[in-house]
Amino acid sequence: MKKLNVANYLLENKIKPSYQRKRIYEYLLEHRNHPNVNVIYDALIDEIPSLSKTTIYNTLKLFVQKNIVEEITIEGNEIRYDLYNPNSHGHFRCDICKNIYDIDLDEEKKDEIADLKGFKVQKAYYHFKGVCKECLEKQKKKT
Amino acid sequence: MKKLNVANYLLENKIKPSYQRKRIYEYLLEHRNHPNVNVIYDALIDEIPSLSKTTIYNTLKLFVQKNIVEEITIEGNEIRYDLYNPNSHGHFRCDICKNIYDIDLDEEKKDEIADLKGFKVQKAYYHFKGVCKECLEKQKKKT
DNA sequence: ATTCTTGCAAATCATTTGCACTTTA
DNA sequence: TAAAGTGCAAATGATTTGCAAGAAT
Repeated sequence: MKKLNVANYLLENKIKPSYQRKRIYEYLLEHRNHPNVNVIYDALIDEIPSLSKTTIYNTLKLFVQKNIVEEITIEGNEIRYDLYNPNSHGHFRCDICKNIYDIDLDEEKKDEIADLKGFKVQKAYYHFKGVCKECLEKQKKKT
Repeated sequence: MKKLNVANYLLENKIKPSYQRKRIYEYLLEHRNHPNVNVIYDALIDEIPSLSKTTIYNTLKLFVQKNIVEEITIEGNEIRYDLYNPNSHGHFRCDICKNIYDIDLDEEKKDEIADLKGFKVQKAYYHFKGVCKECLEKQKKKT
């Protein structure tokens, strides 16, 4: 049932649903943890031993072009990925555990926050860094 | 006069003002264009032929540690730098000319935009991408 | 003389590219 | 069987690391 849905969804977006593409999309669907290419690779390599990182790069680039996935560049050295999410939201990166969390944004304030006179804005990103709840609690316990 | 100021400023921040460090800091002071390491290297290599990129990396890392410079990770593949600026502001990256512009933010809305319950936020970044005024006008002319 | 700074060369890491093999319609 | 998809191996580009030579106190 689920596999059928993903295949259809890809087809609707003019993407041929190869096995690799389906599994990569399903990974993103089931793990909303903003993975990078290595995380996806490690997760799928046992199941698809022939899988190469090139294919993951190719696939994600295709997904981004077709607007069903978006890139998150919250860290300087790597690109992370998530399903395309039309609801505006921000990202919080924990300095300790490196996890990235989705953050709800106030729709109105978001649009009024910046004075972008003359510039044509296509995308807006709201990134926060600090320490997440879990890591804060772990720190407390140590003391 | 200016050189003396920079040297003193570095000393105040517990940084020994070597020639390279002074010139790199002065570059950032005089060019508020959010350069990456290569841009700084190209700008200084004629004047300091022995300069290496390693030194620029070392120096910028030191400046960031000492909180007089900040990193801007608006693009996935490179780190750009700017003087540390305590006034909250955002960045706009033009997809055409790749320039990065500072953007004024509404102080109040900025703080109320996100519901970060339980998370300890240390830094917030507001990034916008699109087409800048100049490039928009160039596009119009072509038509 | 000891410590700090510089910078070369090599290593690393994420990503891209060229190309040949395989799969699929 | 032509077109599309995959994946190996090499290339690229940004950044880091190890280390030796040079400068400063």
